Amino acid sequence: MRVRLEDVARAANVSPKTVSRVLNDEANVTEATRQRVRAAMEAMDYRPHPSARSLAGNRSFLVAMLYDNNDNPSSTYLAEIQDGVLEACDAHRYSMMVRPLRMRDGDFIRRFDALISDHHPDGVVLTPPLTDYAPLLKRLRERNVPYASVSPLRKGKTLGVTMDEQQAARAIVDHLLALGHRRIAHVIGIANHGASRWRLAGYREAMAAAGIPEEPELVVQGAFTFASGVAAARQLLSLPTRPTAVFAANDDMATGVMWAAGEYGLKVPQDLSVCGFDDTPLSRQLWPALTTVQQPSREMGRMAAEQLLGELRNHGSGRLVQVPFSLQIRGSTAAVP
Amino acid sequence: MRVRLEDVARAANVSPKTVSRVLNDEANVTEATRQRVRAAMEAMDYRPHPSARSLAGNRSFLVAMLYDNNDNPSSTYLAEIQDGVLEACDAHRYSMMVRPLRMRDGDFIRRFDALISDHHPDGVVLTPPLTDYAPLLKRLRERNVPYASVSPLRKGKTLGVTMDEQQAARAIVDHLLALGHRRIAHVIGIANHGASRWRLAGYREAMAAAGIPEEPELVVQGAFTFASGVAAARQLLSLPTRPTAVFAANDDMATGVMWAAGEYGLKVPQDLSVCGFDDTPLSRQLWPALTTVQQPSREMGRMAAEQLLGELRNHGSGRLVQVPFSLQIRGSTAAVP
DNA sequence: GGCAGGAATGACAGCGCTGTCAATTTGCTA
DNA sequence: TAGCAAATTGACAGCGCTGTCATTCCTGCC
Repeated sequence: MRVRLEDVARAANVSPKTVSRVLNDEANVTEATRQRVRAAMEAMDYRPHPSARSLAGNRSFLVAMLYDNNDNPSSTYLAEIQDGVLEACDAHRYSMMVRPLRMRDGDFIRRFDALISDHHPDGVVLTPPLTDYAPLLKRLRERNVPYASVSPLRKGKTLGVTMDEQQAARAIVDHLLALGHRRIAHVIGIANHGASRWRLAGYREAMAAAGIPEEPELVVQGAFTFASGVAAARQLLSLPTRPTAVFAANDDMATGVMWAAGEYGLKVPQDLSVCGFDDTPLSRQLWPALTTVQQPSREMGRMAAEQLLGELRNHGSGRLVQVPFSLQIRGSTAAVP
Repeated sequence: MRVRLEDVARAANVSPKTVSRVLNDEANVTEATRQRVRAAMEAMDYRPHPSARSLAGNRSFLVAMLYDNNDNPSSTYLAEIQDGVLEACDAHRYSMMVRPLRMRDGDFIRRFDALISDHHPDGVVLTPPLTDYAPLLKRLRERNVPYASVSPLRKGKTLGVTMDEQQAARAIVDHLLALGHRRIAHVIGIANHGASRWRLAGYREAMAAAGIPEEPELVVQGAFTFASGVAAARQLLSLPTRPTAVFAANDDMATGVMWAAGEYGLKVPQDLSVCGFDDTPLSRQLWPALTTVQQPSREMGRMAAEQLLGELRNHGSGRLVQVPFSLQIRGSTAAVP
């Protein structure tokens, strides 16, 4: 029925253990033997039984991707990360499981423990905002589970992948400055997200570099949601002297800003320039299309998983790598009148 | 270290096999014994080792969710389905894996075979358009892998979940008719999707019921994408006598229609009513917000998985269940001038 | 009170692989 | 060419559970 390792061994005229060595890329197998075994595997279309491997070898060949489906940075973003992680896992013949987990829930740690006890993943990929949830990181270390992060806030010895969000934010604000804007507002994202801090920092850096003193009334708190963008924009557009441009910390909020502009009878970009961050599919479907920053999310998922798998293969090899961003200049920004 | 079934057996003073019986809810265990074993499991926080279970029991406790990340009905839709499937799997202590697979790829079946051979899922959940990809269905049957479908086109003996899309489409067109519209256009979705056919059928049914003969020029082909919506609308809005309302087969295309209306200097809904289907988050973020049909996607994912798991537990119990839709009347539709 | 027949429980092997350690072969050096 | 260390290969047990089948324990009934 099913082809087993033993069958391959018989066909290649070696012991099962030697086939196992070839399967796991272990050392101390002559090239000739290795070839012979590989050929037999190929010929018989041998597929190792993952459960048997994991039972005997005490490893699961499983990577768990954790996300918070409550405080969650858009499902599109997560879907892309997930595709990337999956791609990397596939390439290394690992399997992947996904796991929504809510920071706000009281039993977060209990649920996390259950995940580990039930499935024994060899490693974990963290997505924002879980990347910086201290109780989780603590528990991961206690239970000695390797992990890699996508866009972590704190970049200590963490492995994973980041983008220079501050530089990206600065670049987009520089773009507004180049168009002649001076009264540029910023809508901040959820407070505990690294993304919010970096983007704010980039905004400040650009403004400072242009010699424009910060006006506290132009920097308002949002929460990464469309509704929070609307609320923030209403606050900004009710000011005695309105901003001529708004940089929202993500596309959903920028969309909210555009909506609110409509309420105030303002045309984008003629009366108000708006830009966002993330390049969600939505941003291209708006009218006008949104000027924003593109993050290579899928690639970031892939690279984070790649680092994790590297670390699993040989301890100490995992890094925190950085990927480049790109500005998407579209119709929602224009020169001041 | 780890608590094993054997340890529980010793604590409860029964044989390992009896613990196994309790674990698997098998018959022929006295209630007293069952309680005692349960208590011991609880007290020791026993977690069965999934690999050992699956190796010995010849089942994987794994459900694979398949999707086409190429011809794909929006990532938000899929993310919701996925969350639903996951919820059901969790409740039944199954694990879930996700698998993108492209119908367009030449090696679709090879990849599918690899998935089955590598991971041995006990069952599979299919999402559109894979629900109706004949070669896949054929192979599933050949390999004797149980599956459940979300919104399958052909509803034979399939298990899974559907919504009465035709009724929903009819309802939304009835809404337009009630507003006084007579020249109502329809933008069709991708040809091989069941969704496209039902929605078109619903449109026709409503128009016929209102006694309005079909005008072929008012029914144009789209492809579920924003761009295709724009193209379709340009075609419609260039007609000598324009439609006063457009029903697009999904929200993305409806968004495209709204964009194109802008190009033609038409205001929505004053000059043109637009409605979609799906209730994507996008639909609420537009301005005006889109009148559309809400599908309970998450719930549909959960129910499809529920049917599959029921079928796995006892063969023949799986059904094709139907969920209700709800109309979301918002700002993009209004009475004819 | 004895016995048939079904319910409850247990003994034991083995699922397909890998870890450990022993046996064998190879490649050097003297 | 013997002798030794290192490289290569293999034998065997066992990972934690469940399937099969044997055994024991109850019932109810004549």
